[in-house]
Amino acid sequence: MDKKESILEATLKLTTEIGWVDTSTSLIAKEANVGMGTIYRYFESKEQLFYDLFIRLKQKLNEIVISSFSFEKDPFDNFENVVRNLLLYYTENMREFRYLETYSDLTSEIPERIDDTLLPLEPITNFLNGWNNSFQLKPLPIDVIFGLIYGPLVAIANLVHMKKLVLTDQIISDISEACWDSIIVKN
Amino acid sequence: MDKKESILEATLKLTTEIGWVDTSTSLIAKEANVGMGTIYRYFESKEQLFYDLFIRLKQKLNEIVISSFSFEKDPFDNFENVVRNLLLYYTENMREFRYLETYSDLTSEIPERIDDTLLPLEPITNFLNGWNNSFQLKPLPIDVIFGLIYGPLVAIANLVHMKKLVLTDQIISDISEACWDSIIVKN
DNA sequence: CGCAGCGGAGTGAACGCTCACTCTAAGATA
DNA sequence: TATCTTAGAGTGAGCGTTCACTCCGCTGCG
Repeated sequence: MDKKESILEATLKLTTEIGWVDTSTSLIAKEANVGMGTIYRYFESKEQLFYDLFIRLKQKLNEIVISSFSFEKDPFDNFENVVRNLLLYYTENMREFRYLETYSDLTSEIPERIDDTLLPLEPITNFLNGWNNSFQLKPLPIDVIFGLIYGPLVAIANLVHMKKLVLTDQIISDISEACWDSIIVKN
Repeated sequence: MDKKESILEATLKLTTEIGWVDTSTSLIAKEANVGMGTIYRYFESKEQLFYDLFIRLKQKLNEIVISSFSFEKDPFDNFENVVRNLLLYYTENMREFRYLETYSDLTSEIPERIDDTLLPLEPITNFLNGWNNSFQLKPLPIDVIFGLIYGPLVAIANLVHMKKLVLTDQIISDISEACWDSIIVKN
């Protein structure tokens, strides 16, 4: 296996399993079956390693969201599909989810937090604007609309990770519908 | 000013402003205008100090939620009042909010995460069950219902902290209504 | 043999925490 | 009232440890 990949994988595993504070470079090296020095062949510093992993995971997430859209379907079906893909990704990739959620709290370089949001807003915004004929969005700032969707997803993913909820098709549908109800004007 | 209070205040300030990693005991002492050793008069260890602060902030939050309920009013008004108080607390006390949100990610003692949720579930559950005559809750697990309320609140609070949203009475009402719509069956 | 890739002992800096000491103020004595 | 005694809060230099990072010798392929 690629040494660089091993290091990234080990970092993801350790930070999410034993916590940021206890994840030292020597532990990462041991977990990756790699010498300490090898880490510094591939990464400038520990900080840069953490950052590189963050960027990589974020890009992977973006791809999932973007590929979930298909404008040929019914708006709600399409919405449900995005919610489903995100929920499944978050629940089936707990470590990736946790890393993304907690990375920005590590070294909070205020006031500019790492990035406004983990998800790519444009495709979602385009979706919400592009279907204006078939449903009516509540007159709220787009960021609020987005928060009403993303917030519950994070909360639900945490529930699953804490084993307080098992995701079924029914539950996913219900959650999609709940989010939909919160942002759409009902006739 | 009470030395113990100074230490807790300095810890809250530093962890949220310069990040967990860079917050050392000597920095806390300097920020609190206190000798290094004084910290260890009041707290067993650095870890215990962080934990004590977490518990204290959590209790404060619980009191706010509990005191927001008054069962004499209209169910939606009551719901809106809780949402309003929580949003205002979270936005007006950014450091408290950030500390509570990120503490559990510090040293993730899996599998038992610090606590299931930041908020006291009982009063909310009681509220949701107690008004069954005047509105119909969607048939979802109570944890999911809770996530549908709490998730958006966290997302909105983050928006305000990033200065991407200014809370007005109107926005708060709209958000309350959105959350309400997501969990209540409309006739 | 030569050299690119790698490992891990070594290094200085920074950390959490201790402990011998200072200082303050309340109580005791006269 | 003036002075002495003393308890204990407060202090910060220093200790041992751990950390991120370096550097040099080893390995194995061409």
